Amino acid sequence: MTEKPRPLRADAARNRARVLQVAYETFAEEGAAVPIDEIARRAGVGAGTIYRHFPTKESLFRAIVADRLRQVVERTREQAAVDPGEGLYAFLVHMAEQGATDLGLTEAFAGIGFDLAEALPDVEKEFTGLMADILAQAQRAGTVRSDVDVADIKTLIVGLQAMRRFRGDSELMHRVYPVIRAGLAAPPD
Amino acid sequence: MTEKPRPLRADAARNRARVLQVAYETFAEEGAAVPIDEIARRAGVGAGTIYRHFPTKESLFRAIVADRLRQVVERTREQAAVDPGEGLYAFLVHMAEQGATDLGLTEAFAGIGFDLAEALPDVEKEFTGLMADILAQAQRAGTVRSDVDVADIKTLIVGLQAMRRFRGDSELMHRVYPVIRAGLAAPPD
DNA sequence: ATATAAACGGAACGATCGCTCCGATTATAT
DNA sequence: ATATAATCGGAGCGATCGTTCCGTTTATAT
Repeated sequence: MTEKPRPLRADAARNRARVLQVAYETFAEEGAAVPIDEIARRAGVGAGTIYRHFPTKESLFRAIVADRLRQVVERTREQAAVDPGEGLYAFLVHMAEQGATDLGLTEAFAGIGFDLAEALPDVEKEFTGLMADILAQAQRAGTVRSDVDVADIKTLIVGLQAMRRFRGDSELMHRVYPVIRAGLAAPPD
Repeated sequence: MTEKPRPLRADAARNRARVLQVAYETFAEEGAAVPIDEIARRAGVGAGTIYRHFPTKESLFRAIVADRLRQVVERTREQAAVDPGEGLYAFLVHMAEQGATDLGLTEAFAGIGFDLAEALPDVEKEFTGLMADILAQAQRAGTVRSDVDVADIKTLIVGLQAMRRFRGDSELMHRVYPVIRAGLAAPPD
């Protein structure tokens, strides 16, 4: 059933990898609205070359976001294994800092012009599962109140990323994080 | 020194008022990126008529934001006078709910394509003064921890509006508000 | 009622952007 | 070395949007 895709020509494979790398950096810096021509220019290829590998701009963005989220999952699982009680807080801070370093990811997570659950259902499920796991872990460790669920965590991340991107430098955010932390650690009403 | 501006013709005054009203609603619904032609269509005028009263789209947006922020200041001062300890929390919830009802204001406050302090320095100062007053009031009443300042409050508002707009329905946000509240009420570390 | 000038609407201009197309180039098999 | 086909770059198409322009309409003063 599966067609065997004949291997890419050497120059095509090189260009594809270069486009992915440059798109990764460019979407992070400029967000999903950056023109394809800008990515092409930075990669030193023509726009046609990008469209030969990715049929639409959205499909390129999707590939980048999927890769990025899988990196976060891996990193977070490692950290959470080391310190169960702190895993969720470290994850929240890490996601918040993405607001400063990766605008594309921040937009994707907020759902700005991009429906994560619709475009990448598998990745979204994996990511939601991760959050459920480290939240439950923190609640078992007693560092997070029991009446908080995964939807609350997703919502907080959207807020934290917006704060980091649109208002807060690193110093200011490190005064905000303890407030969020105290709120999450407080006993239920 | 001041030139006396001769009064507008009756139809011009009517159109100007109608454009303002429609722009108010349209920016709230669609955000600052809505095409001018859409506002013109809804107002039943030509694009030229809008540009006769407001030299650029940005100047129209600025007029709307200024008006909107002054309304919030007035409303908040009244509320804060009634209940000093709750004034800040009521203000935060009100601003958060703007995330759902007024996209234009949310964008302006986050600084998305619009620098509030640069475009409307007087309004921005008034608004910052308001926040300083009700924060100090709450801290005096003992409902907010002492190590929080106005910059933190501005940052929290950006985050809360993003949460409300991009993730949270009203029910979910009413589970998030108590977390923020608990974080702000907690004693300093 | 008429003259005057203010105001009107919407066509059109120039810039931007996603995407397609095609003549020129280049990797690869022989 | 040559033939073949994959790949390339970038000009160009069509759509969108801010803004301007101008022939027509309309309010107002007389």
